[in-house]
Amino acid sequence: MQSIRDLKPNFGPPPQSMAAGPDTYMQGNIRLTLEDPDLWKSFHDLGTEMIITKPGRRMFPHCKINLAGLIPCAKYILLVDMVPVDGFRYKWNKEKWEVAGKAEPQPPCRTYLHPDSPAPGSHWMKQSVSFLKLKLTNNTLDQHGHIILHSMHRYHPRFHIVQADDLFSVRWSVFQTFTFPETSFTAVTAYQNTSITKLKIDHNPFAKGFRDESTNKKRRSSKSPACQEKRAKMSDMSNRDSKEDSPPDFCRSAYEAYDGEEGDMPKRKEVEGIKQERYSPWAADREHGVRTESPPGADHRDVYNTEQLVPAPASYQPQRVHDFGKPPSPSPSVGSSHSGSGRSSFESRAPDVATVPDHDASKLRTHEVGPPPCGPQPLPAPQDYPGVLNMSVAHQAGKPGMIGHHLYSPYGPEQPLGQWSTPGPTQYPPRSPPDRRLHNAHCAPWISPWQRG
DNA sequence: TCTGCTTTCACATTTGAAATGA
DNA sequence: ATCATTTCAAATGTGAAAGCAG
Repeated sequence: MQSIRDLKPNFGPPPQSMAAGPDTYMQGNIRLTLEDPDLWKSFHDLGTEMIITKPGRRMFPHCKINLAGLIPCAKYILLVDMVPVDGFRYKWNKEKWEVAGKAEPQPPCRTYLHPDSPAPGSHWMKQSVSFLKLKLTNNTLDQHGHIILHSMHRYHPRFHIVQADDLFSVRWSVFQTFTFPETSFTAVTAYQNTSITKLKIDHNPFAKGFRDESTNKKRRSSKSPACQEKRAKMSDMSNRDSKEDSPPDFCRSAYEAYDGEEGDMPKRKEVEGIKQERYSPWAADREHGVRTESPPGADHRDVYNTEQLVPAPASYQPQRVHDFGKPPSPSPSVGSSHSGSGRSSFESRAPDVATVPDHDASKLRTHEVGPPPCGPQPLPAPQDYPGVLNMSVAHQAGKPGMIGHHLYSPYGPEQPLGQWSTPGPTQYPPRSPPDRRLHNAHCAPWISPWQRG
């Protein structure tokens, strides 16, 4: 956390609208914990898969975090984006993931803006913050502001916290970025690992209809013999899964590595080492000759050097929590938080966190963030969706002393972070007429730092 | 053309919010 | 104004079929 003291706003003095305060000191005290860590771990152990569809699909488990250490009266913006774990495309082969080649070109990267943003620190800290409405899509022409991913590629969410009165101020602000290793996942259009399917059905209330054995039998009996055969095969597979408890190698090794360092809070370097291992679950495959031009992992960590590996839950990583200067967060037990005990267990703690914000005058200023420079990638269709914004982040590579994700003028030369998106019109009523500048929002698909030649 | 992998679509079921009525 | 009930859109995994590449 020491490095965080180096945080400083960039690009000259912040606007007066920005809350004054000991930014650098307080930002260093920000703590972020993942809710339902046990549930996430359950998925991660098997190799989390997230369905992506053209209309957009919610994540399950969805991202839900607790924040602490914010200045109660200062305003913050919360963002989530998805970054590739590596430069590979994968395939599911005989119950495990294998590298299937080089990753496809990065789709236009979008950043999901929490609908409550900006809100005071007290607001973010009073209850858990849910990103329930975040949707993933494989439609590169998506105009709803969903996060665009490639199927059969691996990603992990990043949480960004920016102290800023409004999105206009963000360009002078400093990002703090948090990642949770256990939230990494493979984007798929159909589930590959039947164990993951079972886990989703067991814990997602919307899939309750698939839990009841009798109902399932009824459904199955109506299918063709070939279908039944397939079902039997799948059942067999899932039995084997549960029997052998043999998740793909990457998961097991990942968590072995994670568990294996009990006792010491790892220093920064060690953390990065762990990350690398966790994000290189198929190291064996790579060693066997799979190579790509895109340097995976390490590079983007160099670039986003404020990215913090958030400690694992106390249940299996107590020493890290300790390092954050507070007792283990009272993370709900798996049973109480996701055991399917009803609706309350899902959203009761933050039922309204992800609801539509009041798009008052100040929030409409978000559009003033303006378009960043155009990137070299093929352009998606025009992003007329008013909730999608482009923003940019200074490229920190080669500036070892610089800590933080500094936003820069949208017309500057650096790389954009991505497009901001808030829940789209399918979820919420349309906003008031969008700022004209937004029509340029399609202009700058985000280029991964490790993608640039 | 064949095969296998991936994606898309319609479907049944459940959830949850809005609308309606007492 | 409050509460209970109804209605309906959204969310979910399933399985068949289509699309696509080798």
